[in-house]
Amino acid sequence: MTDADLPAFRAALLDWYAAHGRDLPWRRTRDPYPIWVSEVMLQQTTVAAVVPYWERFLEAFPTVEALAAAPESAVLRLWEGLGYYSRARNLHAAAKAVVERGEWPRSVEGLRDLPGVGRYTAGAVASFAFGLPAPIVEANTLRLYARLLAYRGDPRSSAGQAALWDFAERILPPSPSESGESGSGVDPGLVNQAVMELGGTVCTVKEPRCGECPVSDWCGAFTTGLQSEIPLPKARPKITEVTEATVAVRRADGAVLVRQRDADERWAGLWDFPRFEPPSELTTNVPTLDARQPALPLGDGDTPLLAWLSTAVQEQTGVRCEVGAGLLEIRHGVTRYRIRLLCYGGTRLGGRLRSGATMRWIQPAALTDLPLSKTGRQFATRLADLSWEGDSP
DNA sequence: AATTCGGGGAA
DNA sequence: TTCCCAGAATT
Repeated sequence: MTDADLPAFRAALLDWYAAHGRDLPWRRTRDPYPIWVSEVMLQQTTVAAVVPYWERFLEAFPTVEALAAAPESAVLRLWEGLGYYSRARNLHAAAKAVVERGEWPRSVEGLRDLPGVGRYTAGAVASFAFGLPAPIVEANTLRLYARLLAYRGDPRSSAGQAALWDFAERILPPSPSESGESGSGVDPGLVNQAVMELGGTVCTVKEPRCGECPVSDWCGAFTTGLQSEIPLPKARPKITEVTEATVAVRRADGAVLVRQRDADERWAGLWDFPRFEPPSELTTNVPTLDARQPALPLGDGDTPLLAWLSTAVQEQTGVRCEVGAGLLEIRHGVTRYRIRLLCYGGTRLGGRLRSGATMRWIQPAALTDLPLSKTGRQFATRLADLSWEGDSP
């Protein structure tokens, strides 16, 4: 596509977007705060997954000041289930920075200084909220631009990224200052929304609907029949299988022991039951859930693991306990992991909580207020349902 | 340049 | 199941 084609390209794109663009809630505002929240939530996350989170989040924290003033655990609780929790921690830190600063950075460079804001997110907020001519490249536009350019190399390589970002900048409407005239009158943010929408709904990964594409005349892949060859697919990560074990230690009053995960751990800031990755020889003989339905009776296969867990709990928390109830087995696939999580109940025998770590005895019903991981929430829900009354579990 | 991040949805 | 997702930060 030559520069001479760009006005017609933009016109066809924007006409199509006006007719077919989705009415997404964050497209109804130019306030940088809700736009920024949406962009961070949408990092590596589908629109369908984000919408309900975005609505709840904005209801809880309507302004950047409200977010900055909130406890981090409240932010993480609202993020629970979205994954990639460093996004929530960075969002919170960035809100504090904006409030401290007194105003939003109004440039790509300024926005990029905020934690959790990279090249894409900075360009998105700059163009959507402030109408700046800032380019964007993300999953949808990577695919669209690679096809428009008929880019045969790896679009994720540095050479590929350079080509795509260059194209992303080239298609933006000239600003008044650049053209030295009155400008095109076209909003760069609208062009960016339109290319993402086109990439997301027409220029799809599989079976792109080129017949419905408003810019197929300018598409190098379409005109050469290479739609299904471009872009090169992302390399698939190898799957790692892990077996973990976790213990809900119960005190006499029914409270269970939880700890807040440290800043240098995965799930930093979230709460969790004492959780371990035991030596594999202790878990390989533990019967599977299917092998001992309907209940989870303990057998000889569990015994060495239970003893190991008892020691591990004491080392981690200071609490002495007897581990003695099979409560739940969770199979959880996430990112590149396939996890088998063995969940046991234990009874406190004595000992004091180790100082230095953040730990708490809490009634199972009250766990609803703490941010937990996906599997932690499943276990917590089971504990609350069990009522788990009576003597030693 | 490669890896981590430990979630969900659609097909 | 598999593949992908409005990426960023770290190593």
